[in-house]
Amino acid sequence: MGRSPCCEKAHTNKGAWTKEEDQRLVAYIKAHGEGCWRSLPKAAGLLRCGKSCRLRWINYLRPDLKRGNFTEEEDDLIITLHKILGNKWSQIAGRLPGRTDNEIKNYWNTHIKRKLLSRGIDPKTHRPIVAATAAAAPSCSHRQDDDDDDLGPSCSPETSGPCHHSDDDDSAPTPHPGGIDLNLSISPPPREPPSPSPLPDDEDARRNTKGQAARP
DNA sequence: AACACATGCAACCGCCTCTAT
DNA sequence: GATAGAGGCGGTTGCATGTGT
Repeated sequence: MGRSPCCEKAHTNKGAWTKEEDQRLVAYIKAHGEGCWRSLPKAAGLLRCGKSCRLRWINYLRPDLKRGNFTEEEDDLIITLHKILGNKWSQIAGRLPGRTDNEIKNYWNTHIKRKLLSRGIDPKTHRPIVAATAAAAPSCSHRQDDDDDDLGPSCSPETSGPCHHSDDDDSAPTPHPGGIDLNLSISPPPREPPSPSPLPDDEDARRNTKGQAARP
């Protein structure tokens, strides 16, 4: 069905959020809670798209966010969950309290992928690269983003038959030996109701540098 | 010091799903 | 059952910063 744009693009700001916008958003949600995102910007006096407000809130302003480096345990958990769920970042995020899907997605793409590759593991199939490439030769892997850094030939969508992405993704979850609770029946993770609080401490630092202040 | 390239993160885009009418 | 609106998600892009030459 044809969809109208989610907002009047001509009258909305785009790009990095300013401190004032953040404050307005936080103040509004603090007072009214998360309600209708579409009408929120207007009600809060923001020249932003509702989606943009939602994203900003979920990814940065929510008080229960845990910011900072991922721990080894979190790394392992992400890898394990990705093996089972595939790129279901929101579901993965649901099992990592304080982490957002966007954060995990970025972390996966920038760190974990590389980490797995350096271990000789295909980040998509979670199989050893040698075996994966050998096995994949005729049939598999629509790995569009094997990106660049990937080794081994991968098939192109037009040349391959059915994709056998293995265990993960769409087939039944395989039990994981890690001792982690991987009962993945999809139920929304327990997320405490937001108890709105002032902006995160490092918010100032992050702002205006487009978030780079978190760098080491 | 200046430049080019690499990296990492915030934010946007477009599609899908769910729900109300 | 069909349609429209809103929320949600995953993929992708833009750009500031770091690093190497």
